[in-house]
Amino acid sequence: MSTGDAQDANSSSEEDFDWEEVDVPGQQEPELPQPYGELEVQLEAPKNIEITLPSARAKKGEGSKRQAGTGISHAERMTRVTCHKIHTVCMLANARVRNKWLNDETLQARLLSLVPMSLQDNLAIIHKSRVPERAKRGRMFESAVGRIATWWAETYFSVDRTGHIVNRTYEDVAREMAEAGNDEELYNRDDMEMIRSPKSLMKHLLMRRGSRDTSSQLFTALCRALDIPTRLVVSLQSVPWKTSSDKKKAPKKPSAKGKSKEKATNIEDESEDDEDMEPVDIPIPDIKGKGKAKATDEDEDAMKNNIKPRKGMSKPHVVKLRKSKSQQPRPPKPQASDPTTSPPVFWTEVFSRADSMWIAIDPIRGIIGKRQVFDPTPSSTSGQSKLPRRRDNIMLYVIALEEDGYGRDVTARYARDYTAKVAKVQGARASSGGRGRREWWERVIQVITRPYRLQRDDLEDDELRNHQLTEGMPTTLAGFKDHPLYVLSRHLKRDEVVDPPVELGKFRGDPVYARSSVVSLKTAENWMRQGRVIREGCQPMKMVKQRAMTIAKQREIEVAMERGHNGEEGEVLQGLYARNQTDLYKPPPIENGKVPKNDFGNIDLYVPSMLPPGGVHIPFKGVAKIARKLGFDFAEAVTGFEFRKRRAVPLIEGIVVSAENEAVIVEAFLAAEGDAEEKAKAKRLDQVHKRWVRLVQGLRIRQRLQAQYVDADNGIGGESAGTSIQVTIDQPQVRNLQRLPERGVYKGMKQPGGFLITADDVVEQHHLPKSRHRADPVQVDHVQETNGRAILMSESEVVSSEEPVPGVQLEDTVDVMGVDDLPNESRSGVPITMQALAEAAHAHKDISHAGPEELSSRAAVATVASGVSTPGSSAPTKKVSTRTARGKRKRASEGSDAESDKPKEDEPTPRKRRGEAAPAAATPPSGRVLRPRASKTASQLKEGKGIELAYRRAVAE
DNA sequence: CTGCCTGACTCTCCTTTGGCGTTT
DNA sequence: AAAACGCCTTTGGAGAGTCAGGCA
Repeated sequence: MSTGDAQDANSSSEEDFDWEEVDVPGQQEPELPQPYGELEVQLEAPKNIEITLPSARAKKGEGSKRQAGTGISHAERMTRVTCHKIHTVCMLANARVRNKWLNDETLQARLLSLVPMSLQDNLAIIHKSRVPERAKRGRMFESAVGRIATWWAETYFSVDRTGHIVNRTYEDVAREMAEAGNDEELYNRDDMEMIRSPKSLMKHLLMRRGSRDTSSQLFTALCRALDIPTRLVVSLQSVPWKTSSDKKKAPKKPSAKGKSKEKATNIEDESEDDEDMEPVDIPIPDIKGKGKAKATDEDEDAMKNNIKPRKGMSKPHVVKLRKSKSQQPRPPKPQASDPTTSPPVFWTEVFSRADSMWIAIDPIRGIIGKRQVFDPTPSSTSGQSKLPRRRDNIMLYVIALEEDGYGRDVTARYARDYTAKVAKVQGARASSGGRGRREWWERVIQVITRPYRLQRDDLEDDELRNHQLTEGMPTTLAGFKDHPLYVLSRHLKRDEVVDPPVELGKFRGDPVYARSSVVSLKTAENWMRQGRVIREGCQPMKMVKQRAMTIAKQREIEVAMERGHNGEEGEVLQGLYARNQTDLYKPPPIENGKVPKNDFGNIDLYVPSMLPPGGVHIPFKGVAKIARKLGFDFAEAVTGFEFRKRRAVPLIEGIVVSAENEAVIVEAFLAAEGDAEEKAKAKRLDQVHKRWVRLVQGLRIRQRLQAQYVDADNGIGGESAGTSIQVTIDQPQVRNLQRLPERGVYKGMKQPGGFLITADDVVEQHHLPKSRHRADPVQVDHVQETNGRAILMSESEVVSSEEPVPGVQLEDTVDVMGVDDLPNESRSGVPITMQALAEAAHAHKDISHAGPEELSSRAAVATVASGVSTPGSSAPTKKVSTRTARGKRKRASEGSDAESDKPKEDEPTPRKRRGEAAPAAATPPSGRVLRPRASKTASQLKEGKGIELAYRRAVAE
């Protein structure tokens, strides 16, 4: 069962494993990944498999890249902890399922029918009316239950030596999983007792035999049948995350190796004495496409000669699973504990109503009321067996499950040295230590905790707490570490001191103090950060070496050190003070509206109590500006620090001002904020509008270009083809656009030359020629080189820009951004200047108003233009453009003149021109600047520049 | 076997007042 | 021209925790 759970655990965290490559000499077989990094599997011959368990040392050597020194890597450790957690939860779930089965009515009825009446009568007579004394009732109850337990343990149920849950080391589980060819093999093991339902339990009940776990579970059900509040208690035997102590012994020593291999066989029973085992053939059933294994004598020789078969050593046909009996006496081998005499994993607690307490019962050994007998940790006093014992029962988590399915952690009741040891292993301190194991365990417990509390829960909590308090002083050094009650001076932290130093005892000569008298200290500066100052005349309780955390501080210390060298000492010390040596800091009051400031010109406000009397804290960003404008005295409030690059940066949160100025400042601030908001909103709208203008212009230009190229190419008028672009804007957007000029935000647009002020301009229909070419993706790359591409880019940029405009849709009939419609020239790589394109576009504009006769002549011009490759030459086209609107044309020519005056390279940077791009045709450069988007890369910027250049030229014409 | 110590690694806590280019 | 803004970027060392291995 535990194995199965472990597998779940591993498969769920498989990605954490480092997969190791495995040498497969002379084999074509696929490699078998070893998820545990523990095993090397060598396939010597198709039918044989050799398993070598690498020693810890060998592994360390080979895996130097993983980590030098430490045995396992961090990743592996995490994996192990995860496995442990998952396994623990699985074991708990298993126990809960069993607990639920114990409530089976039929099962309980059968149990009840088996209990001798005399035993039942003993219980029945305990009642207030008959036995008024509470204490006596308690004694009677205990003895009655005790008799039942004895009857159960000695007379009724006989316990098998196998089938119960045992703790396995991580390595063992890993090994078993690696060896089991499939799940079937893993789950259907002879040494595991399968309980699939309450019926299985009933079967064992009638057979009067089963594993010790079954015995305890049935006894628990029996108590419930007798109407006693009963808990099923389970000590979860989850796989430990630490490397087992076995492993230490594994390396090199033949005996240890033999032992490991024994385990590897997985054939003998856990608890069976296997002294007489002989080397065996293991027919391995096809491990994921692997061959079968057979043992031969060669390997045995290798073993005898103390040679460890290793990777690369050619030893075909070898499976040596264990060392045969050697000449030398083997060291005592860990013995599995006898399940009938050792502490169980499952047991029972019954609630004594008279005493209001839970009584522990071990139904296997027939022990009642002794909580100490369940901890399997060998105590130093008990010298039972000289033989090393296999650690097959580890007490770490003990859960008591009640009839209603809820459970409680009762580890403290049963574990010896709970506070000194177990609690630490469970998860060490909450803060650091156990890597969050404590938090994890608390979460797990939370899940099974009853959502409401009973009185007996409170009583039990008290009891458990008392157990911890009366546990006594730890007996080991480690036990004192982080102990809740005791502390040794060697474990005190840098900033801790014992005050008053009252010795509670001695531990190996060291004085032991009470944890409660440990006080933590702080430097004077740190107390200041808490809003406290050292009381006059107080001496530091401890001097420690000063630590430099910032460069400034480091310099300070260096200077002090130098001075110290000249003087006497080379170390800079600083004093630490206790809280009771400090007073609350009283800041100087505000007088005449004047706020006291520190050396940095601001005010320390780490805690609210540091606010000077007569002052208020206005914690708004930007309020300082307002206060300055209004002429009030104020100080910026430093509420903390931020650390970057070894430098402390103060966190400033608003200002502190005299209370009488608060209202004025806040009012002004809110007003200013409202203003700013308005402005920002207007700006946004402005930008949105500009983007639209840009889009539509782009589309127009594109349309013209298309018409132009189609004309040039085929001599067919663009109008004749039927596709069109239609941009529709729904009402709110139209309203916005219409409102803009009224607000005065868009005044410039009203001037001559500006166009597209209203929605009507935007929704104008454009008819584009139907495309006749299908661009293939490779050809598109050519386009990149041309300015035509640049235009497309600018369009797409407009469309995909960050402000989605609600209600706007491109109703499409053509692929607006597609390259399909690109004319042939651009695709065939003939350089076409933007100027030429623009001219063509203008020509087309006219065409749209002109008759069809004109088309061919325009097309001819365009053809000429398309041959012009230098950016500057625009002369021939001017003649062609015959615009109806005089103003527009005038503006346009002005713009182009202005531009032709100076070389293009000297133009302002694109982003500076971007803002005026839309009305560029109409207005002179305004000097307004928009910043580039932060995320743009250099190449993007360059591209953008090109686009802008092209765009400007196009529009200027 | 247990516990202590050591070494190697990892993790957490503590620290506590700029500089510079751009924009307004 | 000066003031204000905003971006830059996430330190590093001490101490404690964890673990394996060696030793008594």
